[in-house]
Amino acid sequence: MSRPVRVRFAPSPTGPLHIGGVRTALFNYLFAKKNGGTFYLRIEDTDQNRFVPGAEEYILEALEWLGIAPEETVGKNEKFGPYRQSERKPLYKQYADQLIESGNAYYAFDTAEALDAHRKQHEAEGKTFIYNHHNREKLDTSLVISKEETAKRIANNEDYVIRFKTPQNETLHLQDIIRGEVKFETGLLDDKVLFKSDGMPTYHLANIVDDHLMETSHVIRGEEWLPSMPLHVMLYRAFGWEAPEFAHLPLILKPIGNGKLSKRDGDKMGFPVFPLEWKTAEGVSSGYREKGFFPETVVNFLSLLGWNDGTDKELFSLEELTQAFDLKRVHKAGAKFDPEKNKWFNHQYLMQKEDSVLAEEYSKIIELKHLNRHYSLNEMTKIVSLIKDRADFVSDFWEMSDFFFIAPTAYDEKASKNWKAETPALMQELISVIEEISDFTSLNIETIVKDWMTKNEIGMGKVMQPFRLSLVGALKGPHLFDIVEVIGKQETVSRLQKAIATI
RNA sequence: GGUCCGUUCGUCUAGGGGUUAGGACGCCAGAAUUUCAUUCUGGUAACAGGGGUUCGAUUCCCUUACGGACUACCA
Repeated sequence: MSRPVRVRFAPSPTGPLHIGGVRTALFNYLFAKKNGGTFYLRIEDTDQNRFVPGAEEYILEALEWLGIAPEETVGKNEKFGPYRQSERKPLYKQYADQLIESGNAYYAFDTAEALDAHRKQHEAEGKTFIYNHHNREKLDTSLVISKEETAKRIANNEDYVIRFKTPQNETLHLQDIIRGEVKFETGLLDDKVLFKSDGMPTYHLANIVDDHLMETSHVIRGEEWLPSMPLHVMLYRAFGWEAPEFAHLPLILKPIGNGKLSKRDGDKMGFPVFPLEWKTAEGVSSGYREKGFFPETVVNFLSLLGWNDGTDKELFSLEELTQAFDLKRVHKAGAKFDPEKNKWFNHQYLMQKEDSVLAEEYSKIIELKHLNRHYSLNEMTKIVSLIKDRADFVSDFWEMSDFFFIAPTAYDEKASKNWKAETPALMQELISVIEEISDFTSLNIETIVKDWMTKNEIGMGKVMQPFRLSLVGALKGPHLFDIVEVIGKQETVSRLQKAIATI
């Protein structure tokens, strides 16, 4: 059991990758890195009807954005290629045939309509239709007709599928890294289709064949696959292959209400469920990246949905995660997705970012506004340093700092009540004090203004509140003298004059 | 309906036969502040129910309830 660790993320390109898929990919990545193994991406596009253009590119781009790109995939280190199942199509038939020859599978000619009818009839009788030993002898399969007849029908281009012949009486004791032993009675399972009438394998066959051929050591996937674990294990056995170890991850659930987090929940509830924005004819689904989340946030938050390192530590870099991650510490119950806490993580990472880096991001937003007031990168960095600890996203910056760029156009009504009869005169005096200041830096301005107030025995509130109102338009924002320094003497005076004239 | 999985504060979780059941988010309250926010301090709040086993169970077993996944020629 000491084969090299090779794990895969194997999505279907049926649309954008959603956050549950991202977490599956992340856990695979972490497990690989932790164990010095390889993480690869395989595209499972055996269902041609559900193929969505762009989905494959989206998946790769998302993983790259998050910093968990696969080491092998389509067009990259194709040691075991192709990595797209549609391109491996010629491979699968021989394995299906092998199963037929060994008696582990059989041909079935039932039409979809016939099967539907069986199911409906059983339902009407209050019974459950299971396609297995209960009735496979009564159905249209190669088990009840001769070899020659079967060959003839296939030669006649009759549609057929290949089904797995599930053993009738066996208890399977399967091991799951997360769940421990899981038991299944094979007699209750149905004979799954392995090979479809369109010449493509189903997920089950393709998955097992490829995991084997690509030397997959561990299968880490969502809990929705737990019910197919017995089939998969039996397939490995039927082929005589060593099965990988399995780990079934708990599901990510809706924030409120019940059920699995779905693609629809996100925009309904005002948070993204996709890493990247996804546009279709029906509309746009928002993405974490476009909403201003950092990849670090998404990785960190997702890693803690169903896993923790046993300490109180919550902030993990990707690097730290690869050190700390342990599949055995993943737990079994599903986890509700909490958008609030997710935001808090982004706030933490925003705090960690360099002011100058954030200033560059913010500058991009500012440029789009085509304002008259321009600041250098240094000045932008200063502004960012004054406001960033109150923000969750770079996109929050504007409403927290618009007054650095434009004079107030309105004054908060409540705050205007502090604008007393003597205020205009006081502000006029303040203007003359300010105009005298030559070293126009925050601390110096503060000292001089405060000196003036003490000398003339003017209360703090009498000056500071109207002063702030004049500059900001409301009683909010960072340290007032920092604002004064950034906007400059001329602008300060002009805003005071405007306030005197309008309030 | 059948099969399987699960159940500790509202949420994410730690813990595990004897604990004041710990942390984080949120919420509330104080502190600080010329303001708002941040920050800091404190507080609120949980072992689903019932049976066992045991000197003792939230922890082990059974069971009920509830929740979830699967039940396609989809993955």
